[in-house]
Amino acid sequence: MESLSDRQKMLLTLVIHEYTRTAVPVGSQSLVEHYHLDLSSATVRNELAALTEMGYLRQPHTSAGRSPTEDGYRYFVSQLLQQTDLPAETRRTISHQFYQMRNDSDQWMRLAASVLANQSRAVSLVTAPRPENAVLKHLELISTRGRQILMIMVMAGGEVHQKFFSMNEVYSQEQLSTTAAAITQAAQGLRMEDIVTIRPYLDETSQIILNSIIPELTQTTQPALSEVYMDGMTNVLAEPEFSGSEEARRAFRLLEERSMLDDLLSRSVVGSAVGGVHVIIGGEGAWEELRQCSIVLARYGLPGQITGTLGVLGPIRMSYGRSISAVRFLSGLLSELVSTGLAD
Amino acid sequence: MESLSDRQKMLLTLVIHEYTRTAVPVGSQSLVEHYHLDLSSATVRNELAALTEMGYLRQPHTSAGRSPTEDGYRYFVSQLLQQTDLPAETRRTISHQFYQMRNDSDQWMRLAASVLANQSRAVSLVTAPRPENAVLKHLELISTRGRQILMIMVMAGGEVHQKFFSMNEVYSQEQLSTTAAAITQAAQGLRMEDIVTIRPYLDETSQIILNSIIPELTQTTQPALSEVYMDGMTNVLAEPEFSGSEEARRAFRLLEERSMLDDLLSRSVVGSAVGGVHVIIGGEGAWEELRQCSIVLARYGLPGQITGTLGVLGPIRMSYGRSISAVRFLSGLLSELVSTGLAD
DNA sequence: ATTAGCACTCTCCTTGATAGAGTGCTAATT
DNA sequence: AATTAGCACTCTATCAAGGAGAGTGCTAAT
Repeated sequence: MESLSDRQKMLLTLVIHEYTRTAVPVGSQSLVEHYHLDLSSATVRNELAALTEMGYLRQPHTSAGRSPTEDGYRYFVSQLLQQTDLPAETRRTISHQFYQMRNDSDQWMRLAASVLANQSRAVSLVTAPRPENAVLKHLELISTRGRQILMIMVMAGGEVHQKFFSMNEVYSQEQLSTTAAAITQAAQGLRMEDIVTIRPYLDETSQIILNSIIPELTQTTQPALSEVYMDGMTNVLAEPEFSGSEEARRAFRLLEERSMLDDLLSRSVVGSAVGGVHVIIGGEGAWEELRQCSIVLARYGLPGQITGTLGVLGPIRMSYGRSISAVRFLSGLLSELVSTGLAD
Repeated sequence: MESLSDRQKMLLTLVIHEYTRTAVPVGSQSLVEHYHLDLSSATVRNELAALTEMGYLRQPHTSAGRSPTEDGYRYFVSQLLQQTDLPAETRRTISHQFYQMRNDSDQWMRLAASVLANQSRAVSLVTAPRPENAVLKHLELISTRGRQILMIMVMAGGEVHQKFFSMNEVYSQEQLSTTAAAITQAAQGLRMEDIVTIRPYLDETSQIILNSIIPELTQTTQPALSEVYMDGMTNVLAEPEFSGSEEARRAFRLLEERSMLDDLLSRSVVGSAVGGVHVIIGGEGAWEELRQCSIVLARYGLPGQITGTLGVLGPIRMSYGRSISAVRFLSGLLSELVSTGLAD
């Protein structure tokens, strides 16, 4: 692949910028006028023809303007987009909002989704932080009604799981508390999978209780179909390529299908990465429903300990600069919050 | 208001049925043909003219067919719609799905939202069951990291609240457990607001801890901005009156605004009630953004003890029969689940 | 009371003509 | 050798005009 001249790079950038703004194929003359270029439209035309030849631009039909191809966007994101940050003012405001808030994971996620949606003007997706290898720190068993039990697990990372279930028999709260305390002590520092090994160290009743709760224990932390927080759907509904057409519903259906979403977010490896931020343009072949969409994703948290994912999903012609900087900033901020939350 | 003849009632029903199906104003001739009426189009025309006169039908312009007015729908829902149930087969399948599932409130709500959306082919809204007057049954305080505390409240109804916060000093887990046990015992059967009154009965350290957690205690259960489960947004996106127009976004923005939603669901008193199910047609004046929408709502649970809300939101020309029967069935089913959950 | 018949109205779709934006190519200019 | 002015050509979007279709209201006949 031959490389682009500086002027071609500039023109590609301008075409993308203009097309992002208007959603209409952009012509040589309008480019010259709108950006006060020191070139004639004929020259621009020649360059655009070259870029089209190379596969970075596309013409809906002869005698129409040009719009960027997926490859055009990829080149732009990986080569031309210089890293920008959100304005300092904005960053401060956002940080404030997070720190002002009680240390409540649910609230944080909600706020993150809301901020991300507003900044990127696309759909935002945020998953709660999840421990990568679960280590139990504290266990509580609480009788709620009859044989129904509430189990609460505090993990080494500081986050909490709770789970209801029914026992085969009724146990007193005293018995349950004793067992929970015993398990807590014995399982100190053990990984979830290894908790069975403590059985010999417990008294008889505790063993019976442990047997009942083991499936719950492991199941709860293992697949952990993590909840996905979402916001800003009205943003993308307003975009011309989604209003009215069939295409919008396709993408939305994907968002309503939890399992899809989970898969989508966990595959954040695909696509080109820029400073920890992954950009998936036009579904990259893997996602038929997302052919008209792009995704900007990042992980956050403490790698190896506790991590989550956040990102935005929008039309291919979204503003990558804005999205990437928003995602980058928020992933940094959330990482910070997660780790100070642990250290505090 | 003069009352309708039987024939007028039938014709109104047919017009509504047809308009629900096609979203196009329906004319006399097409009515006669489509439903094989034993009448001429002229007669039907006269009757339709009368219904239009009375305000139950509307003509977009002279020489167009008729569509129902809001009043037409109200009359239909309150007077003409005979109560139907979901098919027995369907009811059984749905019940099975619920009972097959672990007693997990979060899962139930998700399933309820999904089923409701599928049955009604509209947007479904479900709130988790909430105690109407909060009575504490069991309290746990768990140290997670340093001064950070996890507080868990089990309410008399059996449901659970958890909350993180930081204390001013570090306390040992033993101290916290002792205090929690003391408070649990002393506060037995007390309403949340009256919990301050137990302070004199505690030892000194417990008093200090109690002081720190009282704001958290009351605040957590009071406003309880209940989480709303939602599903089926793609259903309504497909409807012609929402595709493309500005109107869709207006309604969706409302759905993304949590506070609005809460307000909306709690005002379930407005509108005509049919067997515990409330129907709000065209926003009933109160909701500007929902002028094009109707809502079918019901409460579920044990009145006075623990209740939640569920409903569907769709275009005015939704199928009220289907929506109402789905909402009615699910509210009954959830009520049952909630109360057996308590009795179990 | 019902209906057949008819004149009239309004929308929607098709057709044809036109303006506008854009292209590619060639020849002139720097 | 790169740039640009000029020109012929292409394709779309828009608008007006005309006709088909669906519907209405009214009157007179059944």
